[in-house]
Amino acid sequence: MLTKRPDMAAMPEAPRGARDLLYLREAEIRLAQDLLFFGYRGFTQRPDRLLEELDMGRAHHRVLHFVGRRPGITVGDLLAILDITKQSLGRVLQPMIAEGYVTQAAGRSDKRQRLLSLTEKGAALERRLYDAQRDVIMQAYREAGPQAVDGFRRVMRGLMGEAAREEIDRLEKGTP
Amino acid sequence: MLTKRPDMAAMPEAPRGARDLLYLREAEIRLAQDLLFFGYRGFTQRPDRLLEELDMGRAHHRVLHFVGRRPGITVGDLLAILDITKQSLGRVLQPMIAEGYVTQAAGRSDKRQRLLSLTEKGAALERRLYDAQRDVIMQAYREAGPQAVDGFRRVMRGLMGEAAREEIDRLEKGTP
DNA sequence: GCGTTTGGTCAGCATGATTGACATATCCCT
DNA sequence: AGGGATATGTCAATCATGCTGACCAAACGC
Repeated sequence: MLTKRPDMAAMPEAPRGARDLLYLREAEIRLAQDLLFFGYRGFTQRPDRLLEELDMGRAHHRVLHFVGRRPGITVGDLLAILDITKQSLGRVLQPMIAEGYVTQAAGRSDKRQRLLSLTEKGAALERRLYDAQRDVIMQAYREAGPQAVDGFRRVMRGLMGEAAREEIDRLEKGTP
Repeated sequence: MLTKRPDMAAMPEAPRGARDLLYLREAEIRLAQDLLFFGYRGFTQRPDRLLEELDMGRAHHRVLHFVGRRPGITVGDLLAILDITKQSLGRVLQPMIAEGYVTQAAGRSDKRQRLLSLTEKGAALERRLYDAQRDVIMQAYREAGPQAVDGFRRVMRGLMGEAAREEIDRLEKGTP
C-alpha cells in the first residue's frame, strides 16, 4: 500500500499540485494521530505510576479529579461526565467511599441524591496526582509559549463533541 | 477543601498579586486536564464505534496505524512504540494475522525478525478508521486555524517524553 | 397514591493490559 | 564449531475497567 493514497480515484482530473496537497494533508493528519497518542500517554504516565502504588487506576483518578473540580456533584452528573455506566462507576466509587477518599451527603432539596465530595484524604491524594500532572503540563506550556497554549486549547476543544464543550465551560465557571 | 489552594504555605510573604497568579495558574492546569480528557475521547470515539462492529478494540487500531505507518516494522520496534508487553501484543496481533489483516515476512538480513505489513484487507480497514478520524481532526483544525494547529503541535510534543519525540520524528521521515 | 427518577447492587461477560516461565530459531563472537 | 545473546512466540494465571440485564429501595411530584 505504499503507493496508494487517499481520494486519488475521486479526483481523476485534479489540477497540478492537488495531488501533492493531498499527500501533505495526509501527513498532517497522521502526525496529529501520533501526537495525540504519544502526548496523551505522556500526560497520564506520572499519575498512573503514583496510582499503581495505591492499587488504583485511571478510573479512580478521574473520579478524584471531577469530584474535586465540582464538590457536591451528583452521581448522575458524574456519570454523564465520565460517560460510563452506573455499574462501572459503582465498582470504583464504592471502595473509594469505604476507604475514606470520598464522602456522600444527601441532597437538601432532593434527598434521593448523594452529593459527592472529597475528604481530606481524598483531596490530599488528588493534589499529589495534580502536582505530578501539573509539572508535565507546565513544562510543555513553558517550552511552547503562550500563543501555542492558546492554539492547543482551540484544537482540543474542536476535537470534542458539543456536549463535552459545554461541560468544560460549566467546569470552568463553577457549578451553574 | 474549597479554600485550600496550592503552595500557599510555601509563600507566606508573597507579594501582592502572587496569590492571584497561583489561582490563575491552577485554573489553567485544571483546564488542560479537562481538555485532554474530553479531547482525547472525542478523537477516539468514531474509530471505536467502527471497530466495535468488527469485534476489535483500540489496540487493534493502534497496530493497524503503526504498521501502516511503517510497513516492514519488526515486532520489537512495534512493542517499543506501543510500550506494552510481547504477550499483550501477541493476543491482538496473532488473530489479525490469522484473519488476514497483517502479514509477516522473515527479515532478509536477520531471519529471526518477522517484518509486519498490512494486507489489502488491513489497509482498507485502516483507511476507514483513518477517514473517520481525519474528519474530526480536519474539523478541529479548520475551526482553530493554522496558527492554532502549530501551537497544538508544540504543546503535544512537550507532553511526551524524549523517546516518544524521537519516535515521532522517525515516523515523519520514513524509516531511518 | 402512583408513576418516575435517583441511586445501589447482583451476576456474568469481554477486552486489553499485566507477570513469570519456557521454547525455538537465528545471530554473532570467539 | 561452540555458546551466549537476541527476536519472537506461547502457556497459564491475574487484574482493571468497561459492558448488559435485572431488580430493589427511597424519595419526588403530580
